Amino acid sequence: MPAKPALDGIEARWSAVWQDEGTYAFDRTAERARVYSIDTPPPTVSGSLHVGHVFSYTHTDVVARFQRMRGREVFYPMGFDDNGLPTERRVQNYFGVRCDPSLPYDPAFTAPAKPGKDQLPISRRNFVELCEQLTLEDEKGFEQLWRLLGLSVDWSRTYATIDARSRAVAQRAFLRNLAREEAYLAEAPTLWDVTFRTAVAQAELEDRERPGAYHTLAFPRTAAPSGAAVAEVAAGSDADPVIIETTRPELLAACVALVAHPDDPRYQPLFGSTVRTPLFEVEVPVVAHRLADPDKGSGIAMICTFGDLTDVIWWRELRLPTRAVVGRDGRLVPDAPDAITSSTGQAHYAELAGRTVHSARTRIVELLTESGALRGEPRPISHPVKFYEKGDRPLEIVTTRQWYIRNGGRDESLRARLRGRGQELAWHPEYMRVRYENWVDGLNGDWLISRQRFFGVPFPVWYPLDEDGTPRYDAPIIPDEASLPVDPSSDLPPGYTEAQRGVPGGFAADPDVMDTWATSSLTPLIASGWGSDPDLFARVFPMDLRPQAHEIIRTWLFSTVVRSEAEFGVLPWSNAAISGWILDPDRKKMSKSKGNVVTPLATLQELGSDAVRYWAASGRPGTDTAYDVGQMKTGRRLAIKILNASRFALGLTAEPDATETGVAETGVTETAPDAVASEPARLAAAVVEPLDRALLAALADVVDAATVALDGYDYARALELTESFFWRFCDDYVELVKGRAYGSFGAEGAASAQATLTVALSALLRLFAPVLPFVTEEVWSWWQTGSVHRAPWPDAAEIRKLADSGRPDLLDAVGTALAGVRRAKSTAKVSMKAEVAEARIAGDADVVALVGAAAADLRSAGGIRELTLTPTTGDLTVDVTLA
RNA sequence: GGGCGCGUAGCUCAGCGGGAGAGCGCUCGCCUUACAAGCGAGUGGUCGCAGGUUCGAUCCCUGCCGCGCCCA
Repeated sequence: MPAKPALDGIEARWSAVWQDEGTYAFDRTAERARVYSIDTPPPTVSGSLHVGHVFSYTHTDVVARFQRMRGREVFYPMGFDDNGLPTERRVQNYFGVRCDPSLPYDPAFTAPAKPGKDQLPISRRNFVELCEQLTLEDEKGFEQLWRLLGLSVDWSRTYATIDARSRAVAQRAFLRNLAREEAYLAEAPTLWDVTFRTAVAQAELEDRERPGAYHTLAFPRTAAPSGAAVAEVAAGSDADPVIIETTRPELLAACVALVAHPDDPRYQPLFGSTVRTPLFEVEVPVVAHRLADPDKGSGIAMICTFGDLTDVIWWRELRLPTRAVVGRDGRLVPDAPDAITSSTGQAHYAELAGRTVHSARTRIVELLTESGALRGEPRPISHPVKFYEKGDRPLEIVTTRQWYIRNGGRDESLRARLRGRGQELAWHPEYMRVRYENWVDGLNGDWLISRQRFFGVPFPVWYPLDEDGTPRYDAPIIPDEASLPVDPSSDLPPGYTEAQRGVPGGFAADPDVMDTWATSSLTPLIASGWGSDPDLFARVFPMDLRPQAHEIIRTWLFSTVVRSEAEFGVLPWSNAAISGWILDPDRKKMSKSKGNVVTPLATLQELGSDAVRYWAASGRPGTDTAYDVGQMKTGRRLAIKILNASRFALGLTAEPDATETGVAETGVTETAPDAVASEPARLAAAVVEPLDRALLAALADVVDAATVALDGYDYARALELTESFFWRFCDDYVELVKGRAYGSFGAEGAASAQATLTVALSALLRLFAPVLPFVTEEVWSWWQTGSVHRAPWPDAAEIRKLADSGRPDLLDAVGTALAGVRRAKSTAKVSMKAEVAEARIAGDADVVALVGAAAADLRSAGGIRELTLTPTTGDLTVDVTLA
């Protein structure tokens, strides 16, 4: 035990020891029931970690450490999510390159030292190599930070979502989905980001409020509905045009119909008739559909292929033709839709072809104004527009061929099953379940998993080419599972030669990669060795815990449930612990785009990891929490207090009071890791004082309550209980027994105090260990063998046995009495050491009796010469006469 | 528009049917043999607003206001 204990350097010292001793190594021989397995979120490797990571990963680590101490063998791997668009973007910016898949691989390529003015085009394989190079560096930095923070991860079990194992798992799972027809290829209208030129999934959408304008357009009529003279009644004469309002006039050339609600009396007469589009002179029908909103605009809308998702529904359900005008680059396609046959119409379209959507809108408004079809001025509005969450241009809808996985979006029975899994899962906090249910209920299609990008897991699929060189998408060629992972752009399909690649009669590789979530949805399988280590898999899957943030319930959590349901028909884990966000001191969400991100390294170094962990563990599960340096400083103070209090409790035996040498022999000097369990008889004999028994009785209650809290994933509650007891222990109990512990009242009293201090310290260190792993390990090492993190969780029943008949409220009563004495001294502005001539304590008889049971300690702590106890009625009162 | 969460001391937050609490801050003290990066004491709130249920409501119910998030 150091003479002047300090926190400096304990992170480096103990993380090295834990690594050398394999303190957190997973024992893979542990039987299934004893294992506690965690599906750690792989952080996105595209930059640096911020305090939000530190916050939520600490929560998981607290749970892991608690479970380990409870005797579970904890499977706690770490992954890195380096797969996907964020890495691509980072590599582009970091090296100043861009991927051009048409270029050949250059084995001699080295990245420029710093990015040039223009992005350097490189081959896909070179690009992927740079991605791997950069993420490897990032991952090293992440691991160092995690170790500094003290995560009890088994660092021999890491994975990256782009590594060979993950690629093999992602491809194997996909092939099995394909074999069971849970995965399928379809050509369909697809949400499309024109900047990244890739399809995106429903889960990646977000609505953003954007300015727009309603344009009022007049569609001339062409013919009355068959046998319906009623047209004149509500809709005016046949000569009157139909007036619609649209925010996307540039899609007029893609108009395939007008639509109104079937019950709308204004337009009922028009159903079945046709109108002619302005400028393009295409005859389109007026149709009825329940999704048309009578209150929106004029109550009748144009259906275009495709302006939004409602257009897609109308197009599908009403079996309308396709007249696509927006291309993958976000510009209007060169050729007018076939339906535009008039020379006027074609001339008008030529004015728009090749323009961006934005520019086409400007031009068409001019044309519509000239033609007189635009009525009045456009009316500015603000409305929600769909964006890719990582994009900054509105999404378009483009018809493309994509891979989908069934997720219940088009299948009620699957949807109901997945909803049931959400019921089955234990959510912490409970109310997060509704986010899952909202999402499942709102699904409107299957899960689109293909992306037209470069750095991802390729689809393990080739297509035969017919004699014209056209791919046969209906007859994909798949590899044997044993050959995974494959890269179809360089590996060969079974039975083909490289010479047949891309030639008629040969084959072509599927060019796409899987969405990041298609791989991330398999993290429980990747981490647990599915397909490669059946023994490990059987011991850890399904897992016990999925910790994650709430904003990715719809993506990561849901998609993981989907994949597990498909492959195994079970939940992938039994518990989901959802952490909140970190808000900056102004209560704004911390995010890179807001520029208010705090990086944790400097804070960890300045205040210590335990201090930062203390702040993190104070944040309630699921609750957004403000970044609060003050709270960290409180944590640091707590850690220092633990050092000093331990020094006192343990120092008694090393330096016994010179006048009471007998104490040393009866003191607790050599205590095994579980002090209580290993020598219950000796301790039970030693603990005889009512105050000591009261302390232990109160401690046992705290152990029970903290255990219940942690079992329920409420680490914050457990910490609060432990901490408040600890301060009471220091401020009241230790002060009360100090004199006796030094031997003022003889050997027996001293031994009782010392045994109690030791038992309490041992339990407190273990209660704190999950939150404050460094300082508790430091103190544990002064007097125990082995790591506190492998010590058993305190046993309330054992402590209660030592407490015997002790009453927790004795501690309260004596504490109140002591406070009264202190108040008197404080009011008189004298030292706490000042003598009290007389203290008169009165109150209910049983409370006064409790104080009386600890009278000697109270007199010693208060410097009280004469103590009188008077049973009366009412609250305890303390009347003090200073000497 | 639907749903969820949150509005408690200057700040950050616990509590959630019978006493309104903690830490920080602020004020006043104290070199006390574990700790002056400490210790002791004090200050501070019609618990968002309005109704209702109850013997009794910060806590339960309803409505409203404000903030945040999820979904459309």
